[in-house]
Amino acid sequence: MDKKSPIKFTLTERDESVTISKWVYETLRHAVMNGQILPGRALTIRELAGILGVSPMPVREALRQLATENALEIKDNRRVMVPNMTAMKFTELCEARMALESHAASRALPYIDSPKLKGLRELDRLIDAAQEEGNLERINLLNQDFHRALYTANPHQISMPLIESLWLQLGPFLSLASRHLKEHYVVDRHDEAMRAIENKDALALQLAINADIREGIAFVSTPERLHHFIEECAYAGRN
Amino acid sequence: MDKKSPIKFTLTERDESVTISKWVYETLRHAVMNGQILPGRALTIRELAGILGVSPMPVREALRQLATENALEIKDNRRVMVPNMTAMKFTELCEARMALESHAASRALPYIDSPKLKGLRELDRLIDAAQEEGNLERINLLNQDFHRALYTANPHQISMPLIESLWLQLGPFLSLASRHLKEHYVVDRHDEAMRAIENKDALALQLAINADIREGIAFVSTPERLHHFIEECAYAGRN
DNA sequence: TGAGTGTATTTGTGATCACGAAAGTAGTAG
DNA sequence: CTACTACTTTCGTGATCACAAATACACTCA
Repeated sequence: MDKKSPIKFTLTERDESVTISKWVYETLRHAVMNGQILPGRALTIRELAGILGVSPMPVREALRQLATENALEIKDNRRVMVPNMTAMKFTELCEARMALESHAASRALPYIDSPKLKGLRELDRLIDAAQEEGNLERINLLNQDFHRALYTANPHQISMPLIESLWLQLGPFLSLASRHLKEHYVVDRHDEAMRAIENKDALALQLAINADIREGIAFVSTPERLHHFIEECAYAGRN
Repeated sequence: MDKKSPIKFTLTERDESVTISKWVYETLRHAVMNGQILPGRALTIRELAGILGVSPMPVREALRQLATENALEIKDNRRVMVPNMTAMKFTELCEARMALESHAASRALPYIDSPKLKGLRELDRLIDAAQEEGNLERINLLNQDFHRALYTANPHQISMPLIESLWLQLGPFLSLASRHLKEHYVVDRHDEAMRAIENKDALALQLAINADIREGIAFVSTPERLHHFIEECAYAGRN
C-alpha cells in the first residue's frame, strides 16, 4: 500500500494507430486539465509508467511537454508536480483568459456559418441538459467543447494552444475548489454569446465571453474564498 | 558532404550544472526564435545530436517540447520541421501578439519602479546604438529583451511563455524576410512606450506596444510583399 | 528518357541499462 | 522526544539497442 495518496485518472483505450507517446501525453493532459491530479502531488516517471502500462520513456517525454505548456512544474529537485495556485496567479490567469479568448472569439466570428452555428447551439443545449442533472464534470467538458468550437471556427487560428495552456493551469485548482463547494453557481452566458454571434456583433461577443469567463470562476472570486481554497489546495498536495 | 543545406546555429558552451536536455532545448529554441533554421528544412534527431555532440535522447525531448509550443511541426511522416508561413497565419500571429502583449504590458505597468524603469531606458539606449551600427541581429535580440523586461516586471505574470510561443512562430519567417530585404525600416516606438510608462498611462502604453509590433513587422505587411516572402520562404526550405 | 520496382539505408519509437543524485529509513547520541 | 548520521532505496538522466516504418537509391522495363 502506498503512503502517498494514489493517483487516479481517466484511462482511455489506446488506438493502435497512435504512438504510445502521444497517447500518454493526451491522457495525462486530460487528467491535468480536468483536475484529476491534485496540486502539490509529486509525480514520478516510473509510477505513471506503471499505471499506464508503458515504459518510462514515453512518460518522460509527456511530462516534459506538459511542463513546457506550464501544466506541470519541474522543481529544482527534478521532481515533477502540479503547480500550486496563488491568489495573484489566479487573477493573472483569469485576466489572460479574458484577453486571449475574447480576442480569439472576435477573430473567429466572421467564419461562423450556419452549420457551425448549429453545432454551437447543439453544444449549448447539451450543457443545459447536463446542468439539469447536475453533472459537473460533464458540464465542464462540454463548456470546454463550446469554447473550443467557437475559437477553432477560424481556420487560421493560432491561439487555441495558448488558451489551452491557460485552461491547463486553471484546471486543477478550479476542480479542487468546486469540489469543496456545496452549491455551484453555474452561470450560462452562452445564450448571450449566441445572440452576439447571430448578430455578427464582435463587441457584444467579446463582452459575453468575458462575462462567461469571469462569472464561471466567480464562485471563488471573493478574496476570502480564494484564500480559503488556496489553503485547501496546498493542504491537499501535502503528501 | 550533405546534399541538404547544412544546419548552422549558435552553440553556446554548456554549463556543467545544467542538464544536457535543458541545454539542447534552449540552444535549439534560440536557433528557431532567431531564424537560424529555415522553414521547411527537415530536422532529424541523429543529425542534431551529431552537431550538438550528444546522444539522440535529449534531442528527442527538445524537439517534442518545441513542437508543443508550436515552434516546430511534427508531420504525419513523423518528420520534424520548422513550419511554413502563410499569409493568414502571419496575420493571426501579429494580431495575437498585439492582443497578448498589450495586455501583458498594461498588467506589468503598476510594477515598474524606478530601477526597472532605468533598466528599460538602458535597453532602449543599447537598441539605438545597435541601430546606428546597423547590427540587425543585435537589434532583434535587444528588442526581445526590452519587451521581455517590460512584461516580466509583473512578478505574477503568466503570459510570457505564451508570448514567446508567438515569437518562436514568427522568428524564422521574419528572419528570412528581413534577410531578403535591402533596406530595413527599423521602427522605434519605444520612446513612446517609455513616456507612457513614466506617466503610468496604461492605455497609451498599450497603443505604443501595438504600434511597435505593427510597425516592426510592417516591412512585410503589404500583401504583395507578404506573398513574395512566403514564396521565398517555401523555396528556401525546398531541400 | 521517364515511370515503376526492388533493395539498402536511414529514421523515429520505445525498451532497457548504468550511473549519480536525491529522498527515505533506521539507528544512535544528545 | 529531537537532531544528526550512515545506509538503503528510489529517482531522473542519458546512452544504447532492437525494430518497424519511411526514405533514398540503383536498376529495369516501357
